[in-house]
Amino acid sequence: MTGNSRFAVSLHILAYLAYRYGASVPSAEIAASVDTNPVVIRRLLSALVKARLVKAQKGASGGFSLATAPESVSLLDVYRAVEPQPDNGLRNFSPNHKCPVGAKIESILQAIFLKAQAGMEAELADVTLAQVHSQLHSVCPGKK
Amino acid sequence: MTGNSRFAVSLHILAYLAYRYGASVPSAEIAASVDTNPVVIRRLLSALVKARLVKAQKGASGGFSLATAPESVSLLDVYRAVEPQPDNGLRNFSPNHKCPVGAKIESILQAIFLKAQAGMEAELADVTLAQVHSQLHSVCPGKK
DNA sequence: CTCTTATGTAACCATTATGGTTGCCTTAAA
DNA sequence: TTTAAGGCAACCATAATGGTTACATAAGAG
Repeated sequence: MTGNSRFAVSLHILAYLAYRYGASVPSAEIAASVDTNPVVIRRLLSALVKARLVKAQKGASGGFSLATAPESVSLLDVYRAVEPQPDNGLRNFSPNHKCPVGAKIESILQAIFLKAQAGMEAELADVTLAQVHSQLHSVCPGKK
Repeated sequence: MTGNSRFAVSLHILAYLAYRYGASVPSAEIAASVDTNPVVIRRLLSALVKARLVKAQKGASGGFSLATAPESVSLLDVYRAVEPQPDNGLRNFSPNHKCPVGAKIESILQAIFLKAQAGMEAELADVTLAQVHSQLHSVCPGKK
């Protein structure tokens, strides 16, 4: 992962939309739950709408709602929607190609990071938004 | 992963030390291969020495060398040595605990990130420094 | 119709992380 | 005792991130 909070906040957003399933939820309401600015929420929702995970309704009494059932959304879908392609620390990595090691290390590292990334993404693919939603209930019994 | 280049550069360093196995390699030589400042290299080597992956020799004709055989060093060892504990985007994540979702989402996300992290680390644990070193040769045939 | 509420997006700012650099102290071989 | 190395602190420039304001647009409420 990347050190930013895009993925974490996006999951919070989607968990909230699952919690209010069926309703049209304005960004301000989500922002209150996340405790941040509505524009931050809308920025992420913009990516989620483009990924067809969320529907946006403009105008009065508008807001956001899940585009599909929580069961059909994996966390990997969310990750891919909001997280920029992971440059695994080799953005500013330009070794000396005149050195035998420097010449070849970059492609080797790329392959390694690809495998590591795949291992992580496999775990995310294994969890659905519905599972997150149900944990929300089980951990907090008595709440609607 | 984290977006910084600590892990990538550290692997380059260790691959270089494997390439020059047995020799005492000064940080300036490694820096030439990575194409950066020797202090940057020494900063990372400081962590690698603390993790007992590398030995440092001070004074004239000193330098750095691998502390153990490349076969016994996994990339996970390196990752743990140089990468700070991954706060998976929840460092500045303080949701509104008065909201049923905000109150519980944090611990749920922590569990998810832990699993995802474990999936990635399992892949890193599967690769040794010796394998990286051998790829260095195979990819670049004819080089010593 | 027109008001009000909402999204969409651009622009800007403060904070922080990162890596590069200099400088100086210490260590140990030559 | 001179010289070549690491150890480490301090500082700076750059970039990313998230928060904020502002404003244009869209669409339901009345």
